[in-house]
Amino acid sequence: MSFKQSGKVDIVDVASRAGVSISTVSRSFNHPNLVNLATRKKIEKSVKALGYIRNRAAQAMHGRRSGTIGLIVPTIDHAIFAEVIQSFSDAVDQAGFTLLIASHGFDLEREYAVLRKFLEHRVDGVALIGLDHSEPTFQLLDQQAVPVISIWNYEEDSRISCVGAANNEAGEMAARHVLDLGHRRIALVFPKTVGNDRARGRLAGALTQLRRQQAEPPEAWTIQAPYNIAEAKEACGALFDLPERPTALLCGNDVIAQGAIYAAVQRGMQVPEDLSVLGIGDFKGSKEMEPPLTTIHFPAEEIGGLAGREMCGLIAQSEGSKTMGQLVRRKCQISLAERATCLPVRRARTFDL
Amino acid sequence: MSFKQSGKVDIVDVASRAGVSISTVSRSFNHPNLVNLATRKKIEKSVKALGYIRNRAAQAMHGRRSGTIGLIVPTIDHAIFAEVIQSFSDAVDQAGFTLLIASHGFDLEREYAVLRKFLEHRVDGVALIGLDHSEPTFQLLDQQAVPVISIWNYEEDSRISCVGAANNEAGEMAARHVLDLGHRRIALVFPKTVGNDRARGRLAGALTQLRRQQAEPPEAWTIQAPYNIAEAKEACGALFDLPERPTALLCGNDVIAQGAIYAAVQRGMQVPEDLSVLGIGDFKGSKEMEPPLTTIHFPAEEIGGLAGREMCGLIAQSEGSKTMGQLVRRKCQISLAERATCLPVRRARTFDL
DNA sequence: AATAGTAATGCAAACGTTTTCATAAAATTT
DNA sequence: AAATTTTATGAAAACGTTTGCATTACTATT
Repeated sequence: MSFKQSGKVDIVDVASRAGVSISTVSRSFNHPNLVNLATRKKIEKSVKALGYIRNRAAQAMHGRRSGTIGLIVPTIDHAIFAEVIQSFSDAVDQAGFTLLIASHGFDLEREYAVLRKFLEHRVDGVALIGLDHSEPTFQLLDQQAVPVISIWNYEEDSRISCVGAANNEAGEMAARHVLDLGHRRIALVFPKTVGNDRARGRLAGALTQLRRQQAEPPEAWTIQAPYNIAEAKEACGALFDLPERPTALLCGNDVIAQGAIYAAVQRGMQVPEDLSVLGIGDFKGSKEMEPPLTTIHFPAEEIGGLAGREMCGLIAQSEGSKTMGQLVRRKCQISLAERATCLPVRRARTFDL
Repeated sequence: MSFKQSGKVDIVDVASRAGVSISTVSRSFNHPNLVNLATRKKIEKSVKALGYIRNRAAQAMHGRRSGTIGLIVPTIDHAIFAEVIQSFSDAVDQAGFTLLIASHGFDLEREYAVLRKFLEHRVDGVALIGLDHSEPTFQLLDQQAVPVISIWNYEEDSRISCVGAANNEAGEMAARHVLDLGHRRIALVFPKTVGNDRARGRLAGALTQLRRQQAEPPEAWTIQAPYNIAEAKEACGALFDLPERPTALLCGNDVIAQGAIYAAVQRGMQVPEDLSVLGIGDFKGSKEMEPPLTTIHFPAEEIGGLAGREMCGLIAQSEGSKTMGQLVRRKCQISLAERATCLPVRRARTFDL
């Protein structure tokens, strides 16, 4: 019956088949109430028959929004980012936006390049992970006056809008917990902090709290481990082989904590009896570990969802006034997830010191 | 110095500032060799000063490709999809494409809706996960004649191009391995198979192999578990509490295997001494588990990367001829990752039977 | 020196929409 | 029945590009 001409159906075809002008067709999509019901039906039928699909690129040319939001992440393949991406995606999806995603592999220059590409596509807004970005990136954002939001970290004096948690508080909270349990011999295993504001904040927070209570660990007990179970296991193993063992271990994230526990088990240590281990992040699976990991819970889903909604808000707002609105900053609460890898320090050990 | 008029810089502004026509500006981007070096420099300077960014929406209107590829996944927040998405993203990125991503939460109607949305954006190609899709989805794809590829599953008679592994082979391979180790008392724990072609294929393959060797498990030993460590742990726990215990457990995926091991440990069983456990998938972290999980390795990264490259190829090919090219089908090899959760069956047990 | 190329540029049409304005027809008010 | 308002539609300009064709100014060939 219908033409089935491959793909190239446009509004003109629809109009002529329906016997109306293209204005009427366009209107029936954008302001249906302005067109007669009967006409609308005719048009609809024509659309169906022809398999017409609107061309957003053409719409976007009319100052209309492109209906897309760009999300730039360091990597997609990472439990925590995947969760945040998912909830962000759901939130903007619900508002009718389409998500453009790109990853830069922790390379700030690639981040800039991706941002440019997104801007070429005239995204209505941009979301970035974290607050560490290159100067050109900030300038480009500024110059193009595109609504932008940073996800994951909260900072009260952030240069751009942000939705996230305060990493230093996470570090403090972690330290306070083991201190409260009576531990004094506390070791720290964190990822490299250069170019990683998350790790940096957490470590700083932990250290601050530890110092405050005169429990700063000796240098040998402050070690680095990458984001990787196997390597973390190895690094922690080396720590445990030192003549003096800590009674508690503060880990920069749950992956490291997992590695630490494996290393401990390997050496016949009992967790938490011989060693308390505390993670940060509460990754998927941490709750199901054996023993379930005590950690600082980051509400990834809440952060992603909230960020998505704030992003849409920012866009709606920029709609009206051409001037950039106020920055928005939202702090999401972290919390201690007390599970099974921390125990009060044993008396004997304490007196050992 | 420069105008800094927020955002609205177009090719006309660039041209007038550089003192040339817009054609020349456009050409200097698209066919730089056709424009004089000096002119090009002038234009470049003007672009910089004005902060001009090309508008792809406008380009796309000229029959030019939009430069975007749409990827539709059930969910992003899932170890295995995240990995595949990442490598697919990297591959198409390298070819200069921008990725549109959306998830449908395993709802085939939403998948259709997302596909429509992507088509409105005039994506140059579409990638889907798996081969189970609704009829309207297939028809739309067909009618719009957009290059399409399915990721993850391989089937020799697939309706659309596909790059992936054969799930039934994975099931067969898993079954063969425990059979080779001498096990006869084998239990199966798989996810629900309705609307999940992956699980269906795996289970079918395993069952086929088991039957072939007269080792089909009794009904009580064929149980269902969702994709979730905690619930899998519970389901397997119930299995272990049965009067008769199997000597080997075939799990539909690594997450279930993980849960199974926890359930076993909880009951004082030793893995692999008392129970061999085999996963499927080789998720990130499976290698680092304690004990490291024996599983069927799916080359997620290879699949994603290959799919990305094939996608680009399909697009390039559709460029020339308006007729749909041949389907491409690529099978990626799975392999047995022998680690520490399987052991040959103990003599005593075998004679027990 | 005339001719034919070649290189560099501009003009204007085209792409597929939305929207402003104008107009015609119908419904409502006087 | 005339005047006014409302409803429904169409014509055409606009959006920001690319590109075919035309034009001009050189450069190389006879």
